[in-house]
Amino acid sequence: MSKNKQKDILDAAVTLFAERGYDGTTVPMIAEKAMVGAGTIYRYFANKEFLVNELYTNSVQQLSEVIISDFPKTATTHVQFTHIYTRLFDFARNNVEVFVFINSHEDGHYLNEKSKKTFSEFLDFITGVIEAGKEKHEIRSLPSEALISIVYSPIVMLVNLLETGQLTYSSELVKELEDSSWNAIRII
Amino acid sequence: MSKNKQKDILDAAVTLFAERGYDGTTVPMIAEKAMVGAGTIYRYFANKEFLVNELYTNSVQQLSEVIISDFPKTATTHVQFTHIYTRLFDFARNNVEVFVFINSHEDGHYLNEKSKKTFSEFLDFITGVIEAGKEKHEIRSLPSEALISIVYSPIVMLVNLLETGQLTYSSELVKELEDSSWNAIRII
Amino acid sequence: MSKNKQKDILDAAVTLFAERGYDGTTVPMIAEKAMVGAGTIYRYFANKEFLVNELYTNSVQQLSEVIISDFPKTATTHVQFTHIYTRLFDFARNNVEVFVFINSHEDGHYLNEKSKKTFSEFLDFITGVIEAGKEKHEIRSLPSEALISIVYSPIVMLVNLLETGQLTYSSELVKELEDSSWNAIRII
Amino acid sequence: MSKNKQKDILDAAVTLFAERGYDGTTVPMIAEKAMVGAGTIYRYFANKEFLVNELYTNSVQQLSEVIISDFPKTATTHVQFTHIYTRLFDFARNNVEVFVFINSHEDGHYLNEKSKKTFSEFLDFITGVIEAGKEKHEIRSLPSEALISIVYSPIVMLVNLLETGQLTYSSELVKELEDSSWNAIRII
DNA sequence: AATGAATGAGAGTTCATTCAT
DNA sequence: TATGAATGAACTCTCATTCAT
Repeated sequence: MSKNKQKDILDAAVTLFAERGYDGTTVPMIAEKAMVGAGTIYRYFANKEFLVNELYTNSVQQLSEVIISDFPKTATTHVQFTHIYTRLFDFARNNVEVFVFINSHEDGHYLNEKSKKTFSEFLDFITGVIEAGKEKHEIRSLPSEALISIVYSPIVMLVNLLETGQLTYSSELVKELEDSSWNAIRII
Repeated sequence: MSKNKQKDILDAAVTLFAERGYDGTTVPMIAEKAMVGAGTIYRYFANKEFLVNELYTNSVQQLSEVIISDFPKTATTHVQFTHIYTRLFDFARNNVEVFVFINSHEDGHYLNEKSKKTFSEFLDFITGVIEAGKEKHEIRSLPSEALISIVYSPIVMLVNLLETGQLTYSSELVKELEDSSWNAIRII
Repeated sequence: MSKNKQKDILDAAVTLFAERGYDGTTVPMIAEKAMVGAGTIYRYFANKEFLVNELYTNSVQQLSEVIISDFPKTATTHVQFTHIYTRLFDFARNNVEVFVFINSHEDGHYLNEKSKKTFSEFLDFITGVIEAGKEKHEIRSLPSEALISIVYSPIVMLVNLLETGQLTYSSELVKELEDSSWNAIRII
Repeated sequence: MSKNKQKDILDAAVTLFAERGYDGTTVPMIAEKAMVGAGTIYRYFANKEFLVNELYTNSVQQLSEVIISDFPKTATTHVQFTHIYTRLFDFARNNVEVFVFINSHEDGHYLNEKSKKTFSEFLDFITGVIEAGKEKHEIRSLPSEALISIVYSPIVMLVNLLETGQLTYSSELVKELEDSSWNAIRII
């Protein structure tokens, strides 16, 4: 029996939301997986929507911290890129459910303003790095949103492939992938 | 009053499924958007699950045909890549909902074998092109699944950005994006 | 293609009502069995309830006529009993569906006053015969309703057994059964 | 507010099924009569079909026990007949709804194998008694199914008459009816 | 006159949420 | 604090009935 039921609930919820989506997950399912009574969930979260938003905000913040901590502000864009790509990939691999959850719920009809804002703040940070790189002519002059798409969205799909065994992890693979993505956005 | 209710229903359904997902879309929602009675849906589709599978198979086949028709079998991989990228992007832009629907429902718990098979056949075609390219040393020797992820998934996100106005379409933009994606997978 | 659709509908309806009951039978089922469009049924009957009542009244009247025609008014009660028993049994055997329908729908929540009255008029005739028999001391002095139950209800069950093959018809069997029923109500 | 909702539901259901049949009874009707929410029914029974089968098996078992307990195995057939007739009649009078329910749902399309088996096991017991009586030449040599029909089915109808007040109960009446039924099957 | 596509009220059932314990 | 039985609104789906053809 866990000491921290709130955490048990959140853990159960990410897993289920990642697997079946918000609307495909029922509160009793979460309760069962978390090994708590269904009513207990309502001691910690006002309702299912608050739960998903809490989870979303938490998850994005976790990811955000991982990327932003120790960020090499003064390094070259390529070094910065390596930092972001590596940490993103590591985070995704070590927190598959959280990462899948974030990306599959990005524009759910149930997300509130705070959730959306948390995510866009994270994006703003990345955008900042990219804009700087473009100014220094180290990155192609495509719109930042496009550059983010080019680098970020493959990771979501790649982690899924690793998770389902369609792809096998190795640090060489990640190096190759990073290089591939860097080629996509750098000026050749 | 439309003549073809089946089409009205399918059209309403893709839109809603693309926006809110299968589980987040109710049959009455579809009925309302299609401007038919809820019961009418069941004259055309045995149930909600048959509807989503019919829609999925149709959608993937549409996409598949666009890509496969006039495919330059004997050309260089780069020419083939341009063919696929351009058609994919055009299809996605002109059928945003269909494209988003396909990509957001890829591994739904409600998809039947036929649906999954239709999609994997489409993937097999793409994989074939890539394998050939790798053999000819025109493409990096990353696993095909990885290469597909690198090219395909940004398109999903980019089309979303175009749709929401966060990005503005121009043929130059697409040319740039194509070039960027080609750089990601070609041997440099 | 039959000339008399009304009859086709009624015939299809008795069969289905006898098999599955009024509430277990849908209007489209009747239409299909009668080989008419569902809408056609509403040209002949205002609605499902009118249909069942029409059918019920008809059926009881058919049965009634068979029993009452050539009734030996002046004969002994035993002769009268034989008349009724034989005709009842023959009718039931030759019109299993009609007979089963009558007996399984006797107190349906959908029957109207006319239907109930038609049936009770038929019962009144039988009751008259019995009362006369009791006055002549040829029949036990049990309440008429009880005497009717004793003779009538086994026939319903017996015809079912014949129909499902759990019992095999022979004229000797019916003679035996008649004798058995007569023993039940006569004074011994 | 009752303590045993499962019982409330079963009680409400027998009454309604006896009155209106399975197909004519809706789940909301049962819920209202049982004074529970409609959803509550599904905490106790997987669905309407499980409910009717549970009820049917229970009901037949109740009846079965009443007949079989203290059965005079070694007595004459007449004594055995009296045992069965009296207990059957008492059970039917004291559990009119249960008895009517059993007899009106005997061959419903919704009954499962277990339900059918429970009923046929009960019938087997009765058949055994009758066969023994025939061998001892205390009962007419009609098929057992026919003999059961002759005795059993009038009871169903008679209890209905008592219930609707068309017949008034007295122990003398039951004695007379028993005698009448015995005359129907004994050798005269 | 005959049809069957279309409808929506209402059926069976699920599930987010409440509340007595 | 924690529970899960209980609820009813809302879901999926059926079917009596209508109506354009």
